[in-house]
Amino acid sequence: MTSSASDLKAALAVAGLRLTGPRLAVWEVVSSASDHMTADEIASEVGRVDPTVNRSSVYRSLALFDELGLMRQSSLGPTDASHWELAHPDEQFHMRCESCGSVEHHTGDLVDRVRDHLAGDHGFQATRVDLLVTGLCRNCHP
Amino acid sequence: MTSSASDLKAALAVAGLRLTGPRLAVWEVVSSASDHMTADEIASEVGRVDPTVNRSSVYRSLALFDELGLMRQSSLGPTDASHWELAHPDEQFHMRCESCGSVEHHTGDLVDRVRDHLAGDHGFQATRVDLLVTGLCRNCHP
DNA sequence: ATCGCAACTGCGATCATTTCTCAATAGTCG
DNA sequence: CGACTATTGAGAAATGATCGCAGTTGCGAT
Repeated sequence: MTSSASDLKAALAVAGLRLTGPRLAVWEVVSSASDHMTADEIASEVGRVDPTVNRSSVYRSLALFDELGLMRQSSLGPTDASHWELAHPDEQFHMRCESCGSVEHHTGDLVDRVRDHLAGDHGFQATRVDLLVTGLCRNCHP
Repeated sequence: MTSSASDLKAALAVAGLRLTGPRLAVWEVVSSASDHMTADEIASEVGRVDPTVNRSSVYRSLALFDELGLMRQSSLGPTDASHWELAHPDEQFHMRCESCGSVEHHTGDLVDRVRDHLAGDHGFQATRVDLLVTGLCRNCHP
Protein backbone atom coordinates (compact mmCIF):
# COMPACT_ATOMS: atom_id res chain seq x y z
CA MET A 1 0.00 0.00 0.00
CA THR A 2 1.49 3.28 -1.05
CA SER A 3 1.65 6.17 1.32
CA SER A 4 -1.08 8.04 -0.49
CA ALA A 5 -3.29 5.01 -0.15
CA SER A 6 -2.82 4.94 3.60
CA ASP A 7 -3.55 8.65 3.67
CA LEU A 8 -6.75 7.88 1.85
CA LYS A 9 -7.55 5.15 4.30
CA ALA A 10 -7.04 7.54 7.18
CA ALA A 11 -9.21 10.19 5.58
CA LEU A 12 -11.98 7.67 5.16
CA ALA A 13 -11.57 6.27 8.65
CA VAL A 14 -12.22 9.58 10.40
CA ALA A 15 -15.62 9.57 8.73
CA GLY A 16 -16.23 5.97 9.75
CA LEU A 17 -15.79 4.80 6.19
CA ARG A 18 -13.71 2.03 4.69
CA LEU A 19 -11.02 1.75 2.10
CA THR A 20 -12.30 -0.75 -0.40
CA GLY A 21 -11.07 -2.13 -3.67
CA PRO A 22 -13.24 0.04 -5.90
CA ARG A 23 -12.42 3.16 -3.94
CA LEU A 24 -8.71 2.49 -4.07
CA ALA A 25 -8.85 1.78 -7.78
CA VAL A 26 -10.71 5.01 -8.47
CA TRP A 27 -8.29 6.92 -6.32
CA GLU A 28 -5.24 5.52 -8.05
CA VAL A 29 -6.59 6.13 -11.51
CA VAL A 30 -7.50 9.74 -10.80
CA SER A 31 -4.39 10.57 -8.83
CA SER A 32 -2.09 9.15 -11.47
CA ALA A 33 -3.83 11.02 -14.27
CA SER A 34 -1.97 14.01 -15.61
CA ASP A 35 -5.20 15.72 -16.48
CA HIS A 36 -8.77 15.68 -15.32
CA MET A 37 -10.97 12.82 -16.50
CA THR A 38 -14.65 12.20 -17.05
CA ALA A 39 -16.41 9.64 -14.88
CA ASP A 40 -16.66 7.48 -17.96
CA GLU A 41 -12.92 7.61 -18.62
CA ILE A 42 -12.26 6.81 -15.01
CA ALA A 43 -14.66 3.88 -15.13
CA SER A 44 -12.95 2.50 -18.22
CA GLU A 45 -9.52 2.80 -16.73
CA VAL A 46 -10.64 1.25 -13.47
CA GLY A 47 -12.20 -1.54 -15.50
CA ARG A 48 -8.86 -2.30 -17.12
CA VAL A 49 -7.26 -2.73 -13.72
CA ASP A 50 -10.17 -4.57 -12.13
CA PRO A 51 -13.02 -5.60 -14.42
CA THR A 52 -15.22 -6.57 -11.49
CA VAL A 53 -15.64 -2.99 -10.39
CA ASN A 54 -19.03 -1.69 -11.35
CA ARG A 55 -19.73 1.67 -12.90
CA SER A 56 -22.06 2.58 -10.05
CA SER A 57 -19.24 2.18 -7.60
CA VAL A 58 -17.09 4.52 -9.62
CA TYR A 59 -19.78 7.16 -9.45
CA ARG A 60 -20.30 6.50 -5.77
CA SER A 61 -16.61 6.75 -5.03
CA LEU A 62 -16.24 9.97 -6.94
CA ALA A 63 -19.21 11.53 -5.19
CA LEU A 64 -17.78 10.45 -1.87
CA PHE A 65 -14.34 11.85 -2.57
CA ASP A 66 -15.93 15.10 -3.64
CA GLU A 67 -17.89 15.25 -0.42
CA LEU A 68 -14.78 14.61 1.62
CA GLY A 69 -13.00 17.38 -0.23
CA LEU A 70 -10.47 15.00 -1.74
CA MET A 71 -11.50 15.50 -5.32
CA ARG A 72 -13.12 18.22 -7.28
CA GLN A 73 -15.87 17.94 -9.81
CA SER A 74 -16.06 20.45 -12.59
CA SER A 75 -17.84 20.87 -15.83
CA LEU A 76 -16.64 22.31 -19.11
CA GLY A 77 -20.04 23.41 -20.30
CA PRO A 78 -23.61 22.83 -19.23
CA THR A 79 -23.98 19.91 -21.57
CA ASP A 80 -20.66 18.18 -21.16
CA ALA A 81 -19.97 15.41 -18.73
CA SER A 82 -18.34 16.27 -15.44
CA HIS A 83 -14.63 16.09 -15.03
CA TRP A 84 -12.79 14.99 -11.94
CA GLU A 85 -9.40 15.77 -10.53
CA LEU A 86 -7.64 15.71 -7.21
CA ALA A 87 -8.54 18.64 -5.03
CA HIS A 88 -5.78 21.18 -4.99
CA PRO A 89 -5.12 23.28 -1.91
CA ASP A 90 -4.84 26.39 -4.08
CA GLU A 91 -8.12 26.62 -5.82
CA GLN A 92 -7.95 26.60 -9.49
CA PHE A 93 -10.06 27.27 -12.50
CA HIS A 94 -10.18 26.20 -16.11
CA MET A 95 -9.46 28.12 -19.24
CA ARG A 96 -10.76 26.40 -22.31
CA CYS A 97 -9.59 27.44 -25.75
CA GLU A 98 -12.43 27.30 -28.22
CA SER A 99 -10.02 27.09 -31.12
CA CYS A 100 -7.57 24.35 -30.20
CA GLY A 101 -9.74 22.77 -27.53
CA SER A 102 -7.01 22.78 -24.92
CA VAL A 103 -7.97 23.12 -21.30
CA GLU A 104 -5.53 24.88 -19.08
CA HIS A 105 -5.69 24.40 -15.34
CA HIS A 106 -4.80 27.51 -13.59
CA THR A 107 -3.75 28.12 -10.05
CA GLY A 108 -3.42 31.54 -8.60
CA ASP A 109 -4.93 34.10 -6.34
CA LEU A 110 -7.70 35.00 -8.72
CA VAL A 111 -10.24 32.74 -7.09
CA ASP A 112 -9.26 33.99 -3.66
CA ARG A 113 -9.66 37.55 -4.81
CA VAL A 114 -13.13 36.79 -6.09
CA ARG A 115 -13.94 35.26 -2.76
CA ASP A 116 -12.65 38.26 -0.83
CA HIS A 117 -14.51 40.67 -3.06
CA LEU A 118 -17.80 38.91 -2.46
CA ALA A 119 -17.27 38.70 1.28
CA GLY A 120 -16.49 42.39 1.51
CA ASP A 121 -18.94 43.95 -0.89
CA HIS A 122 -21.82 41.54 -0.89
CA GLY A 123 -21.75 39.80 2.46
CA PHE A 124 -21.62 36.49 0.67
CA GLN A 125 -19.49 33.81 2.29
CA ALA A 126 -18.27 31.66 -0.56
CA THR A 127 -17.45 28.04 0.10
CA ARG A 128 -16.89 27.14 -3.47
CA VAL A 129 -16.03 29.06 -6.60
CA ASP A 130 -16.53 27.50 -10.00
CA LEU A 131 -14.93 29.50 -12.71
CA LEU A 132 -14.75 28.50 -16.34
CA VAL A 133 -13.29 30.84 -18.88
CA THR A 134 -13.78 30.19 -22.55
CA GLY A 135 -11.89 32.01 -25.24
CA LEU A 136 -8.68 31.99 -27.22
CA CYS A 137 -5.45 30.90 -25.66
CA ARG A 138 -2.11 32.59 -26.17
CA ASN A 139 -1.25 30.33 -29.10
CA CYS A 140 -4.55 30.71 -30.89
CA HIS A 141 -5.36 34.40 -30.83
CA PRO A 142 -3.78 36.87 -33.28
CA MET B 1 -46.20 42.19 -32.55
CA THR B 2 -44.36 43.88 -29.76
CA SER B 3 -41.25 45.85 -30.45
CA SER B 4 -39.04 43.20 -28.91
CA ALA B 5 -40.62 40.65 -31.19
CA SER B 6 -39.75 42.68 -34.26
CA ASP B 7 -36.24 43.09 -32.89
CA LEU B 8 -36.09 39.34 -32.64
CA LYS B 9 -37.36 38.99 -36.17
CA ALA B 10 -34.66 41.35 -37.38
CA ALA B 11 -31.95 39.49 -35.47
CA LEU B 12 -33.07 36.24 -37.06
CA ALA B 13 -33.38 37.77 -40.51
CA VAL B 14 -29.76 38.86 -40.70
CA ALA B 15 -28.83 35.22 -40.28
CA GLY B 16 -31.29 34.15 -42.94
CA LEU B 17 -33.60 32.64 -40.35
CA ARG B 18 -37.29 33.03 -39.71
CA LEU B 19 -39.40 34.13 -36.83
CA THR B 20 -41.78 31.27 -36.27
CA GLY B 21 -44.47 30.48 -33.75
CA PRO B 22 -42.38 28.24 -31.54
CA ARG B 23 -39.48 30.66 -31.54
CA LEU B 24 -41.68 33.58 -30.64
CA ALA B 25 -43.36 31.62 -27.88
CA VAL B 26 -40.03 30.61 -26.36
CA TRP B 27 -38.80 34.15 -26.60
CA GLU B 28 -41.83 35.61 -24.88
CA VAL B 29 -41.78 33.09 -22.09
CA VAL B 30 -38.13 33.62 -21.32
CA SER B 31 -38.17 37.38 -21.69
CA SER B 32 -41.18 37.78 -19.44
CA ALA B 33 -39.68 35.59 -16.74
CA SER B 34 -38.37 37.40 -13.71
CA ASP B 35 -35.79 34.74 -13.11
CA HIS B 36 -33.93 32.18 -15.15
CA MET B 37 -35.75 28.99 -16.08
CA THR B 38 -34.87 25.44 -16.96
CA ALA B 39 -35.61 24.15 -20.45
CA ASP B 40 -38.28 22.00 -18.87
CA GLU B 41 -39.98 24.95 -17.22
CA ILE B 42 -39.83 26.88 -20.45
CA ALA B 43 -41.31 23.96 -22.37
CA SER B 44 -44.18 23.69 -19.89
CA GLU B 45 -44.93 27.36 -20.03
CA VAL B 46 -44.76 27.42 -23.81
CA GLY B 47 -47.08 24.43 -23.81
CA ARG B 48 -49.68 26.34 -21.85
CA VAL B 49 -49.68 29.08 -24.44
CA ASP B 50 -49.49 26.82 -27.45
CA PRO B 51 -49.83 23.08 -26.82
CA THR B 52 -48.83 22.24 -30.38
CA VAL B 53 -45.25 23.34 -29.79
CA ASN B 54 -42.99 20.38 -29.39
CA ARG B 55 -40.31 20.01 -26.79
CA SER B 56 -37.65 19.55 -29.43
CA SER B 57 -38.47 22.92 -30.87
CA VAL B 58 -38.06 24.53 -27.49
CA TYR B 59 -34.59 23.05 -27.21
CA ARG B 60 -33.81 24.03 -30.75
CA SER B 61 -34.96 27.58 -30.19
CA LEU B 62 -32.97 27.94 -27.02
CA ALA B 63 -29.84 26.62 -28.66
CA LEU B 64 -30.35 29.01 -31.53
CA PHE B 65 -30.87 32.03 -29.30
CA ASP B 66 -27.76 31.11 -27.40
CA GLU B 67 -25.80 30.89 -30.61
CA LEU B 68 -27.09 34.27 -31.71
CA GLY B 69 -26.06 35.73 -28.39
CA LEU B 70 -29.63 36.57 -27.43
CA MET B 71 -29.84 34.24 -24.48
CA ARG B 72 -27.43 32.74 -22.07
CA GLN B 73 -27.24 29.19 -20.83
CA SER B 74 -25.89 28.48 -17.40
CA SER B 75 -25.79 25.66 -14.98
CA LEU B 76 -26.00 25.61 -11.20
CA GLY B 77 -23.94 22.51 -10.74
CA PRO B 78 -22.56 19.82 -13.00
CA THR B 79 -25.56 17.62 -12.46
CA ASP B 80 -28.36 20.14 -12.52
CA ALA B 81 -30.34 21.05 -15.60
CA SER B 82 -29.33 24.12 -17.55
CA HIS B 83 -30.97 27.42 -16.91
CA TRP B 84 -31.74 30.05 -19.48
CA GLU B 85 -32.10 33.79 -19.34
CA LEU B 86 -31.92 36.75 -21.66
CA ALA B 87 -28.39 37.78 -22.43
CA HIS B 88 -27.45 40.83 -20.47
CA PRO B 89 -25.00 43.39 -21.84
CA ASP B 90 -23.24 43.51 -18.47
CA GLU B 91 -22.14 40.03 -17.83
CA GLN B 92 -23.35 38.54 -14.68
CA PHE B 93 -22.74 35.60 -12.47
CA HIS B 94 -24.68 33.53 -10.00
CA MET B 95 -24.35 33.26 -6.28
CA ARG B 96 -26.15 30.26 -4.88
CA CYS B 97 -26.82 29.97 -1.18
CA GLU B 98 -26.42 26.41 -0.03
CA SER B 99 -28.55 27.05 3.01
CA CYS B 100 -31.68 28.76 1.72
CA GLY B 101 -31.23 27.72 -1.90
CA SER B 102 -31.65 31.20 -3.26
CA VAL B 103 -29.84 32.15 -6.42
CA GLU B 104 -28.78 35.73 -6.75
CA HIS B 105 -27.97 37.16 -10.15
CA HIS B 106 -25.23 39.61 -9.92
CA THR B 107 -24.11 42.27 -12.32
CA GLY B 108 -20.94 44.20 -11.82
CA ASP B 109 -17.44 44.69 -12.95
CA LEU B 110 -16.17 41.50 -11.38
CA VAL B 111 -16.44 39.47 -14.54
CA ASP B 112 -14.78 42.23 -16.54
CA ARG B 113 -11.98 42.37 -14.07
CA VAL B 114 -11.45 38.65 -14.39
CA ARG B 115 -11.37 39.07 -18.13
CA ASP B 116 -8.83 41.88 -17.96
CA HIS B 117 -6.65 39.98 -15.55
CA LEU B 118 -6.47 36.99 -17.85
CA ALA B 119 -5.77 39.09 -20.92
CA GLY B 120 -2.94 40.89 -19.19
CA ASP B 121 -1.26 38.18 -17.20
CA HIS B 122 -1.96 35.06 -19.18
CA GLY B 123 -2.49 36.18 -22.75
CA PHE B 124 -5.86 34.54 -22.73
CA GLN B 125 -8.58 36.31 -24.67
CA ALA B 126 -11.81 35.41 -22.91
CA THR B 127 -15.02 35.39 -24.87
CA ARG B 128 -17.11 33.96 -22.12
CA VAL B 129 -16.82 33.78 -18.37
CA ASP B 130 -18.93 31.36 -16.39
CA LEU B 131 -18.79 32.04 -12.71
CA LEU B 132 -20.80 30.24 -10.11
CA VAL B 133 -20.24 30.97 -6.46
CA THR B 134 -21.68 28.68 -3.84
CA GLY B 135 -21.79 29.57 -0.19
CA LEU B 136 -23.86 31.35 2.40
CA CYS B 137 -25.74 34.51 1.55
CA ARG B 138 -25.95 37.54 3.78
CA ASN B 139 -29.13 36.28 5.42
CA CYS B 140 -27.87 32.80 6.11
CA HIS B 141 -24.41 33.17 7.51
CA PRO B 142 -23.77 34.09 11.16
C1' DA C 1 -7.75 -15.39 14.64
C1' DT C 2 -12.44 -14.89 13.96
C1' DC C 3 -16.89 -12.64 14.83
C1' DG C 4 -20.37 -9.57 13.89
C1' DC C 5 -22.39 -5.82 11.91
C1' DA C 6 -22.78 -1.79 9.38
C1' DA C 7 -20.62 -0.18 5.32
C1' DC C 8 -20.22 -1.38 0.81
C1' DT C 9 -20.79 -3.59 -3.68
C1' DG C 10 -22.63 -5.55 -8.11
C1' DC C 11 -26.35 -5.74 -10.82
C1' DG C 12 -29.65 -3.91 -13.61
C1' DA C 13 -33.51 -1.10 -13.81
C1' DT C 14 -34.58 3.50 -13.96
C1' DC C 15 -34.40 8.33 -14.26
C1' DA C 16 -33.75 12.99 -16.30
C1' DT C 17 -32.05 15.73 -19.76
C1' DT C 18 -31.01 16.45 -24.27
C1' DT C 19 -30.30 15.20 -29.11
C1' DC C 20 -31.46 12.83 -33.31
C1' DT C 21 -33.92 11.21 -37.56
C1' DC C 22 -37.11 11.90 -40.88
C1' DA C 23 -41.12 12.83 -43.28
C1' DA C 24 -44.32 16.59 -43.56
C1' DT C 25 -45.18 21.63 -43.48
C1' DA C 26 -44.75 26.40 -44.48
C1' DG C 27 -42.27 30.95 -45.40
C1' DT C 28 -40.10 33.53 -48.96
C1' DC C 29 -38.45 34.82 -53.31
C1' DG C 30 -38.62 34.72 -58.07
C1' DC D 1 -47.80 29.75 -58.98
C1' DG D 2 -43.54 26.95 -58.06
C1' DA D 3 -39.39 25.69 -56.12
C1' DC D 4 -36.25 25.96 -52.61
C1' DT D 5 -35.01 25.76 -47.90
C1' DA D 6 -35.92 26.51 -43.17
C1' DT D 7 -38.51 24.59 -39.76
C1' DT D 8 -41.44 21.62 -37.36
C1' DG D 9 -43.78 17.54 -34.76
C1' DA D 10 -43.38 13.06 -33.26
C1' DG D 11 -41.10 9.83 -30.97
C1' DA D 12 -37.00 7.03 -30.60
C1' DA D 13 -32.60 7.02 -28.77
C1' DA D 14 -28.32 8.57 -26.72
C1' DT D 15 -26.20 10.12 -22.70
C1' DG D 16 -25.06 10.72 -17.95
C1' DA D 17 -26.12 9.67 -13.53
C1' DT D 18 -28.85 7.49 -9.68
C1' DC D 19 -31.46 4.02 -7.22
C1' DG D 20 -33.09 -0.23 -4.62
C1' DC D 21 -31.94 -4.41 -3.12
C1' DA D 22 -29.84 -8.69 -1.90
C1' DG D 23 -25.50 -10.38 -1.06
C1' DT D 24 -20.58 -9.40 0.40
C1' DT D 25 -16.71 -7.62 2.99
C1' DG D 26 -13.70 -4.48 5.73
C1' DC D 27 -12.31 -3.76 10.15
C1' DG D 28 -12.76 -2.85 15.12
C1' DA D 29 -13.94 -5.57 19.00
C1' DT D 30 -13.57 -9.81 21.18
